[in-house]
Amino acid sequence: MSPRRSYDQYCSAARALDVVGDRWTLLIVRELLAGPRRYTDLHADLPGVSTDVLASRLKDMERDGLTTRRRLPPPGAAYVYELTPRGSELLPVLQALGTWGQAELGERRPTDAVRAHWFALPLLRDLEGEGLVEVRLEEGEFHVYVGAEGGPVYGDGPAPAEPDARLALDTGTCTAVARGESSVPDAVRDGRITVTGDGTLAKALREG
Amino acid sequence: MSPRRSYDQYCSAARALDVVGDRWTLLIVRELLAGPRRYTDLHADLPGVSTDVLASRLKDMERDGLTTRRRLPPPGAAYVYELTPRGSELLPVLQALGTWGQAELGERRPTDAVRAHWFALPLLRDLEGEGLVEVRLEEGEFHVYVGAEGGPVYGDGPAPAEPDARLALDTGTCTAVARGESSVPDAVRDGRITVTGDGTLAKALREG
DNA sequence: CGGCATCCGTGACGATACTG
DNA sequence: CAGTATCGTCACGGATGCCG
Repeated sequence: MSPRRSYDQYCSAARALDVVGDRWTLLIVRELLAGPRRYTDLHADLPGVSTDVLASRLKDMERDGLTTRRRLPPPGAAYVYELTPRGSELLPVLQALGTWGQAELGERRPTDAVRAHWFALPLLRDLEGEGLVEVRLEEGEFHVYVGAEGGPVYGDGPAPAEPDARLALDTGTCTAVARGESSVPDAVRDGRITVTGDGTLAKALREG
Repeated sequence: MSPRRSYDQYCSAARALDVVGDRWTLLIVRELLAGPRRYTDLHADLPGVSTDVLASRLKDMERDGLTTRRRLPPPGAAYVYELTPRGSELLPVLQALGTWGQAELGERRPTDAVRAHWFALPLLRDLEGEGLVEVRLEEGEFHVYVGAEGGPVYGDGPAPAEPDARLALDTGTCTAVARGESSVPDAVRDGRITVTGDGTLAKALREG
């Protein structure tokens, strides 16, 4: 195991970069915020990362206390990687990067990959309260845990339980929210986001 | 000029990392948050960065709209690098990294470099209101602009104008604040931080 | 002397192939 | 499926040189 390369500066930001500053690390955290993932799934949702770099990062992250490796019970016994509480605390870092990066997003380039759950972070920024929200896009479906403390912050596919609200929106609205040109409440008011469900979260969204 | 390497993901966090994810870039931003700096000063306050990497980063950052290069008027005509407003907007990213990195800070290692103004970020996190604050440490002196919008967020040396408050604290208190073990208001209450001055900021600090 | 550009050794990275 | 092995390339770190 290679000793970690450090900036050797007594500064907490530099220390954070010692741990998460390597290429791909924070994007792996972004993926794992969706809950436990298998190696192959991570590799599929991180186009461009090579197999050895992904394996190396996962080892480093485990050594640094960001992730754990766990064997799923049979059937389908496989290893999954998941964030520790310490790893989940990186959410504000990804939020800050995401907020700043809105202005860099622009139009989608032909070479750009997209995954539905990548829209979870900008959506989460705009949602208040607490509860499970299911989101339906043309590109796919995902769900977010608004106001969650530990555990997954969002996930791919339909909500694993009855959601407190369901949102449906088209690609244009979604990218407008992702770019910060439109907020979720605004888009709900304009009818570009359809809200269903009768939880308090759904009601709050509909009533602005 | 080399074309920028990109993750090619339609995700604002990934886009942000396209711009600021390279080694040293965010630490250069941290330095420039202290105001305009010359190349040599940057090199001196970023121990470990090689000259070519620093020059390359500064070019990339100018191309990406994070910094500008300006010639100082004579005497002492030299080039200084300073953040654009867009570059200054990275402050929340550094704050988030710094907050997360508190837990990684630990004791100062013999190999760790220290600069007085690196303590500005944790201090700034704890200070509310608006005004100019001068901070005196054993390692040196710096000042912070609390609640500043544009321009420098902190700077080395004594305050360039009459400060609204002056703080004096020892190294132990300073590192305790940097590690998040103690807040500034707490340390003021305990007498570990001495507050002088009669601005509203100084009064608010003394009265807790 | 400040502000880089050049050169070079090392390590990180990316793509592909291969294995338990 | 979950990685390891191999290899070419590029980024990085350190030193030195050049030029105003």
